[in-house]
Amino acid sequence: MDTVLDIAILGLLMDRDHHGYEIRTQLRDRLGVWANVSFGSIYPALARLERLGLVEAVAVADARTLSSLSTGSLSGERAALRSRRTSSGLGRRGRKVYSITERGRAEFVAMLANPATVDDSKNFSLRMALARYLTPPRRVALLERRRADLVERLDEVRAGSNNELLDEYARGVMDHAAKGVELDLAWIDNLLTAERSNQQSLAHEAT
Amino acid sequence: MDTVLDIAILGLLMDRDHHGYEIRTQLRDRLGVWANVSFGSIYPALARLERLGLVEAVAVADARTLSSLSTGSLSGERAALRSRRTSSGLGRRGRKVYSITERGRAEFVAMLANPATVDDSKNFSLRMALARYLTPPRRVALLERRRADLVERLDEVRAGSNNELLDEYARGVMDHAAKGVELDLAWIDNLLTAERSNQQSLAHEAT
DNA sequence: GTCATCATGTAAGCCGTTACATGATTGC
DNA sequence: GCAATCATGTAACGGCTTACATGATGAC
Repeated sequence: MDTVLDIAILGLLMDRDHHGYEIRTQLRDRLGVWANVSFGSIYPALARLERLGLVEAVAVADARTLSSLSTGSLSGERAALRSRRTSSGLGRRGRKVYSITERGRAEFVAMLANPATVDDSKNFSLRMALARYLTPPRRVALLERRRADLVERLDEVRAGSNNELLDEYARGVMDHAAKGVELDLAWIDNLLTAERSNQQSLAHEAT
Repeated sequence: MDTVLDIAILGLLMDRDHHGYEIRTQLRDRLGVWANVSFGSIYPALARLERLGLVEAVAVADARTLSSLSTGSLSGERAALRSRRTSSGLGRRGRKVYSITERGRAEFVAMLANPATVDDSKNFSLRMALARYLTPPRRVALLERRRADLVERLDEVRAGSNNELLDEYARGVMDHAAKGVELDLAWIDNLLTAERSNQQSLAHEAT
């Protein structure tokens, strides 16, 4: 359960309804992590999420109109879609449009906030791209977890780049890796200070 | 055939003989790309490489002495090992020490030079860590291939970081990704100029 | 009417993981 | 003698890919 793709798909559906084919491009354009996930991953994932009751297929009145209807009152749009729900969910053109359920929303936020799986950079980037769905404390928790991982990793690669036994090329790779981790760390630290000053200004307003 | 792990293992064996258990730590310390590859990957990989005739098990006279015998005359060491080759390859303590074959050496260099699979960062880092086994032109070819990929990728993430439709967090991720790619590009460019000035100085010496 | 694109799905396979099973060697 | 560690292997499974199979829609 808790896979990267699941989170990504649910994250897209938090914003608005999508059909499978569309999810691929959205994954690239809005979450930017991968270069085109294959349909062989997307369709089975959607089927599984539907079985779990986290998403459901909805009927589409007019597909063209719907897909341009990305903004506007979120709750109003959701209510409208719920009213034209069917068992098949197949629009007149064979497109199967999915909507996230209430349970799906709850599960999504829980998955997103789970700090256990921020280990690799892709996982973390995806979560940050969806960070607006997290409460400030959850965001900070994720950032701090990631920071700790990076500090550990930095020690490892620095040891490598100082290892005299390694040849020029291997050491160069380690050295570059260290620079990459340093860049990541600087980013995290920026985000953390932004997060904290934001919380402070909110606290200030409240006085 | 041509998997990352195969190249990594053959790369380690180019330097000196290893047994499976040892390969895991070497992978971390000398090629630095992963945090501990599992034995469930390493042993089957070695078995496969042996079936393919790219590596072979060698008998160990004294395991302790051998493992500290990492430097010195390479050809001499190789000849000595070849002379105590057995069918089992099991030393008295159950360690199975592998040696790369001539065919293995040839295959390794071919795999390493193959530019088709420099697409992801791990693959490329591994190849650079082993770059001393490549001829200068091969190294340049790999670097240029990687450079082209990165330029393409940079366009994508820059498009994302300039996309007004994305929220603050998603744009931040894209922006950071762009900085990462820029860092990679700068590294590649450094390596390329170093490679070229080196070739020039060699050409100069030849005059 | 036919071609490109949109659209959904299944099957096989790849490459890696964790969990399990087993045993030798060394240090205390 | 007993624990830690070194050492090798198998089995099951996970998540993703490519290749395959199918069909609707829109542009010309």
